[in-house]
Amino acid sequence: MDVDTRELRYFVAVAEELHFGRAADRLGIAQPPLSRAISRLEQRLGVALLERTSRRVALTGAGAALLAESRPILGALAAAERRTRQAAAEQPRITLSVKAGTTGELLAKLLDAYAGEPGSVPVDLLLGDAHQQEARLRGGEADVALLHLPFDATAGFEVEPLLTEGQVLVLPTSHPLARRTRLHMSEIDARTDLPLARWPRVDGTYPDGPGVEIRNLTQLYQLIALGRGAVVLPESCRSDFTHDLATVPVVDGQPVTTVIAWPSMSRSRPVADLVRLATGLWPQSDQDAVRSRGVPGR
Amino acid sequence: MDVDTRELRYFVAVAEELHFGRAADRLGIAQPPLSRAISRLEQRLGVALLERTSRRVALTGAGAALLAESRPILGALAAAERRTRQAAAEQPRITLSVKAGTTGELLAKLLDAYAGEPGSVPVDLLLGDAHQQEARLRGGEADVALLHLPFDATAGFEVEPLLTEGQVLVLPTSHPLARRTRLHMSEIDARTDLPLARWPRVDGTYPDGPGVEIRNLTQLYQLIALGRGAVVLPESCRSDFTHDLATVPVVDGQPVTTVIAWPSMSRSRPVADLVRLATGLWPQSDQDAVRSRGVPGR
DNA sequence: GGCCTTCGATACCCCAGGGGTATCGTCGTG
DNA sequence: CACGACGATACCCCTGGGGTATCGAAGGCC
Repeated sequence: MDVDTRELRYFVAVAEELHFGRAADRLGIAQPPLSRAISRLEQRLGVALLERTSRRVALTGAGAALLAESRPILGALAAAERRTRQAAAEQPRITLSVKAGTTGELLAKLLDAYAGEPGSVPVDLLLGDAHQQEARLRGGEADVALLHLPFDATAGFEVEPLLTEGQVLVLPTSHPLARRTRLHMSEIDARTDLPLARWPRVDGTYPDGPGVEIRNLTQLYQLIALGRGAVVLPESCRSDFTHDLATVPVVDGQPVTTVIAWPSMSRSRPVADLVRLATGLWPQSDQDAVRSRGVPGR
Repeated sequence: MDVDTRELRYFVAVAEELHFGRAADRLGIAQPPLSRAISRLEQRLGVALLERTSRRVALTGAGAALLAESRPILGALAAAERRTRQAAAEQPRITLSVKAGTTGELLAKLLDAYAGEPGSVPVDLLLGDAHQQEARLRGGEADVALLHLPFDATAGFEVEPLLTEGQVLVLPTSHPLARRTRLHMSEIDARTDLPLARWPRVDGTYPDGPGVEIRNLTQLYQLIALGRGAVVLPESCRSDFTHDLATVPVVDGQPVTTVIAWPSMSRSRPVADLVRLATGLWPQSDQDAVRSRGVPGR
């Protein structure tokens, strides 16, 4: 009657690989037990999850639904383990996940202020690319994260806005547009000599387009300095580089809101303290782009 | 290395009962296997979850953390099963959970409008008391729910506001205050002959106070008609009764927002349609009390 | 203080079921 | 048509989850 986690993990492996052999390999078991486990899961649910021929494995509608449900559950399980161990630790700590591009200014202000608070605990920083953030928060590797709306997914998290800012175009100082005081997106799109850099999607692939494929910011800045492209970033990135690169505000760029996010069911005192502090650090007027409800630890 | 669901269920049972015998009983197994299972879970996590003597069982900090994490996980698992089965059903349906007190007017408007939509599916209604709502949405018994902010917990759900309204005092027509056109909370509190009815808390117990303990609205209305107390409710409740009871707006009553809520990771088309429709049914001006991000199915 | 009751832990047994190897059946493919 | 790739089946082994009987410690009671 009840599905156990092993079965879920097995199913996810097969659903992702769409190949029993590779999935079994990834799971470190042989193929036959995996086939059996999936069959039993299907039988228990009374539902076909996969359509298999000897040449092709495909998800059914129900399989797709279960896959979507399973991933957050497995993440939550891993998170539960981590948080339980953490709760038993003599010295509590919290882990803050930030994207490599997050401005050091905001971060430094936050961490300094928090360190000065009574009852504050050590904060571990976890740097990573944009798409790791969500998984880390869900998987309990991080207790809090700084995310950027509207780009990062926040479904299932509580969110409190910190700072809303416009975007700027980053380009070589030598480029003609570098002398402008403001720009429209249409002007950027019109310049074929300024292909906008392409960020990786969740699955690691890149959208089509003329721009450079990038993964980290220093590499990106180098490429821009070489005149190979440009990028549109939140204006606070200006403090991150000093030479070679110019920034021009994009007047119709979508505003970017930096938010602090944490798992909905977090009951950690330190996290609640950090969130409360963070929301007080920036003027309220910046915070009307998004509204959220509740603070953890109540 | 990995915790399985059986162990979690066992742990939750013991943590809730704080008694191995009763927990084993509830789980339908004998006590020794349960003791062993918990020991092994503790050993696997490397953490003490329970402090036991032969007279007393108590949660450790880590145990409390795991309990808090476990319940939503088990709920999510049950939900995953239900939704997977549902996804395989030939005829999709959705289940809308509403509190017994939710005004029929709003509900009727929503259901009628949705039924008229192209691509709409049958909607099952699930009525229940206030505290069942959250559990049902989490446990997959319901796909969508109508909740009232700020009273209902929405952590972990996506939420879209529908309607914000003031509150009114409901009292017998014969009462002196019934002739007033508006009231302040302080005036109500000052009247010792109008004890406000007490609602049950999540655990089923009642807060202390002079008012009647209530569980359902018809019972409440009867008691008010008998002059045994009063209650403050959203103004839309006025349409629910026609005689014997008077309503007076409470000018400083906290505004109540009816929201439509759904699980964050819902990818169901019908749910997305219903939400989209619902948010369009009431004027936008009513919706600035809360803001939310995203609609399912994107 | 000694006895009894209560309740979690231990000891020991059984077998369901999870995992492994060998092999089959089926479907593309050259 | 023969071969290769791949999921399903058959069969075996043994881990580990569940049961019964019993122990040991902690209060309560006379």
